[in-house]
Amino acid sequence: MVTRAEAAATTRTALLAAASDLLDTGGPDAVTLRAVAARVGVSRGAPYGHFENKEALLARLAIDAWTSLAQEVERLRAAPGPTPAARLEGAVSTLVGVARRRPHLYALMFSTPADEPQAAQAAGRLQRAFLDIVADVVGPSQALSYAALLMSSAHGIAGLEVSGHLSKEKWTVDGDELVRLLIAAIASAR
Amino acid sequence: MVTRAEAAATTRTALLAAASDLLDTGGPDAVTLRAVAARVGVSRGAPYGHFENKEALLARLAIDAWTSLAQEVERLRAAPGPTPAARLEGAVSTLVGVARRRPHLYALMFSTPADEPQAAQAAGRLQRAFLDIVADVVGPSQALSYAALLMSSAHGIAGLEVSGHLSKEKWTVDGDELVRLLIAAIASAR
DNA sequence: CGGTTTCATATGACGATGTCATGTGAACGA
DNA sequence: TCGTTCACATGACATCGTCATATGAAACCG
Repeated sequence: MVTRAEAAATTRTALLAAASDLLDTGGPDAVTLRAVAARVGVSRGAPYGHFENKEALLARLAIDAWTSLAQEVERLRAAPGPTPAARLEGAVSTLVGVARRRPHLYALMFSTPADEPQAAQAAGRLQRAFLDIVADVVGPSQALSYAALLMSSAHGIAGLEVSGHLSKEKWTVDGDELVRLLIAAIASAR
Repeated sequence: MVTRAEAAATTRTALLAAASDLLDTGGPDAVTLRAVAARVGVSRGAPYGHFENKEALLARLAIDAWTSLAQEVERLRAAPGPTPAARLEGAVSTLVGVARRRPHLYALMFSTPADEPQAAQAAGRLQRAFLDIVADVVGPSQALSYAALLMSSAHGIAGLEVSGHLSKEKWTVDGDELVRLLIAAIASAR
């Protein structure tokens, strides 16, 4: 036997998983409340018992993605990597990697309002973890500005790459090389 | 009296202008074929006489934006600016400026497939103009990779800034300072 | 244990939207 | 002048997000 609360929690989780799946495989247009509900095996009105509306469901997906990414970078910071510069390169690659593996989810992360409290908290957590890694390379005094630069560049590299505007044939370089180039430039600039 | 072709061209232009207007003021959700048609004063089926579907209309908007941006950078290259580095800073700021002034149009530019022939051509034109400006600073041999890095970073700075994830209170820097920081780092790296 | 309440889910309905088939009237070409 | 073409209008349809309402079983309470 299953308690009512357990069943509800299961349904809620299944709804999120179904939405995530549909987003990954079919893009944003495939994420339809009806399709999500159908995949879980509930009716089209059921999601409204767990989320205020479609936007809230997607926001939850984005918040979870932010949190997961923050945790991944935190693990990277704790792991005994080689040199601090190599660890920084790994951290930046992690950011770009999310965009490569799950482009639609990545886009969703940045389409949810940054002032949403939970998303802001998870984003702040990612910022702090990343900041620590950068500080190990450039020192604490310049960490903030260079971290902002690195994060912005990673975001741009990811965006251009995913959108197809950073093709190797046109630019002769790929995203990974740009990451290394940027870190080298920052290191040389002190 | 107006010839039929003239009237059609006028309608087509008006449809694009109305869509652009709705996009700027109300975001992507406000761009409805019905709203576009209503603003022009035609029926809801009329747009299908000028564009294959809604996606094609938006693609045309994006292509025009790419072309316009390419022209702007070309003008910048031709203008007698101060130092090459200052001109480069101006070019990067131009890219970021589009995202600031017309965020929804900017997002649309990168959501249209990069393999669309006309968009690819306009993007290539922008790339060449930008490449020239970068070459004046870092020399022709390294221009390609640094141009790719600068363009990516500009794209990322713009994206983070527009999405609210690059707030000055959280990072103590703004997009313009990041642009200068990046150019300085590149210059120091040679 | 029996009655009542609660709550997750089901169902019907509504407005909005993209899209197409069809109709229409005026400009066009011979 | 008379068909033809073509830009546009209109009606219709499927799909979507959303809500009001119904239902049935779990939860609670005496």
